[in-house]
Amino acid sequence: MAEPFDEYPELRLAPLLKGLDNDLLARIFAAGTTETLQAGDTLFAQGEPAKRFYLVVDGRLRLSQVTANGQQVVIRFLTPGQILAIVAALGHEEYPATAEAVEPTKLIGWGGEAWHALMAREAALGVNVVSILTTRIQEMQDRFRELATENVERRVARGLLRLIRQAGRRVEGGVLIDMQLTRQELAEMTGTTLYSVSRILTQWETDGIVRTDKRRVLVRAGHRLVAIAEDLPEDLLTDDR
Amino acid sequence: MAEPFDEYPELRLAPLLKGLDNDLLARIFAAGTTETLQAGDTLFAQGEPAKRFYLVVDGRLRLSQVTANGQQVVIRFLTPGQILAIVAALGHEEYPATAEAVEPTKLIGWGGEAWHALMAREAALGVNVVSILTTRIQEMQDRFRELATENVERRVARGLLRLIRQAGRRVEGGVLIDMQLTRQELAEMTGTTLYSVSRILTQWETDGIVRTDKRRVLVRAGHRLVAIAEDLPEDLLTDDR
DNA sequence: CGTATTTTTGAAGCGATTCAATGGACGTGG
DNA sequence: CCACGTCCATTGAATCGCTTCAAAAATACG
Repeated sequence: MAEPFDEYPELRLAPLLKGLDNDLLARIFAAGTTETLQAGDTLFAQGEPAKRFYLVVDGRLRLSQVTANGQQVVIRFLTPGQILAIVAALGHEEYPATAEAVEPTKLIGWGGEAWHALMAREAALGVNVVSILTTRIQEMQDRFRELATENVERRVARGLLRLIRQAGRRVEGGVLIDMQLTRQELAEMTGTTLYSVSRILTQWETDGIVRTDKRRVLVRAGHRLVAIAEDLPEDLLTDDR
Repeated sequence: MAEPFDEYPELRLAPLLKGLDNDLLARIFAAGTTETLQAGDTLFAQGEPAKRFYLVVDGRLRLSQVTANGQQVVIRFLTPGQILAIVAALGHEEYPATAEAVEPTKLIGWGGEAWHALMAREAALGVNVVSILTTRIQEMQDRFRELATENVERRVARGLLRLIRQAGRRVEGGVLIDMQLTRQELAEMTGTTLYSVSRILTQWETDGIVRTDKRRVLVRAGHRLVAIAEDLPEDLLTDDR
């Protein structure tokens, strides 16, 4: 496989690859293959044998779980530089979730055993993976706590703030969350219904906090979202914007 | 530090240490120190700088988070062979949760940098940690999905089933969950209130599914708990017990 | 044995869901 | 370019599961 840094130099900073020397990087890339997905394609589905491990190079994927009775839950979105399906490197298991591309997406994939062998030889790689997984556990713990203790409006506010971190782009008039998101998906991220999300967003729109257009959300007053998420009194924030 | 396997031979099977050779094990133990806690003692508190990483040798700890307004959420219980605070090995962060002993507890602790150095030299150790964290992420994802999609009774059923796996002991008349648990704690594990837990447990008690005594829960009909957790019709299970 | 903590239970209230119906946006094909 | 079907969003009304509050009962503990 050709070195992908020429085309995607930011990849060198991915948490997975950070700090690795060139020799190791070359061997890592030699062991992997690139894969390409169209928007809507499924990379792997929940329940399939977990064969391959991936690094996102470009694009975006949605990782979700379905319940026994068909309800969906969005676990997270995956953006360039992030990894998925580490479970494949740990032997004979099934993918615990489904990964679908939400836009044209490029990945590097490794066979589970191949990646396991790399980690078993190169301690630096394992440390990087440990670091990534630790961050992810913390994030899941936070979301768990939110879901257990906070009301819907607050959870949606937090959901949007998280999306800003992952896919926020400064534009005139605010920060654009640069991905198509239905009310249904927002609901699946925050553990509520599409109806509640709709009501909340229309309220926020009349309050001037957000503007939505073509399934894209423009956050006009992030500080007010923070105020809602943290339950701060609005007026504490009006002067420091 | 003396080899702790004499006193706790099962420790050799801990996911953290599994498959490691004796030489490495010796070095690992040489770098750590044992620590002892009484029931109720705090090992570390949320927000403190994350200095040390731990392996539970004996006893039990509760890992919990508090929200800004003081509500508690129980993230998980930690039993012998499990690790906690891997975040300490990844530099300059704070403990994201509080760990308290719920019974007399023995641990091995390592300085964060020391453990980082071990992982950076010994790839097998990193692989073990990756495996542990992967399992834990899956568990948190499952709990997140449950909280987002399932009703309170089902969540409490799942909570008890999880506790059975961690601290279940076969006794005559069923499986005893061998730890003191208030209604409040069960509520904090499952994202509900102590009142709802109380109502559900009394109902289950009249149904003959559980018996509670001195804050201990005896599960008399685990298959019926499974039926509730999975929403199976009861009568499918009556003949296969 | 008395005080503190935990548990139970009823009643009221509410936040969020559910259901149903309407309206709008978008893309395709006639 | 309009018609049509599909998908998504909005909104009102009804309902409900769960929480909240309050008070009493039970249990733990020094």
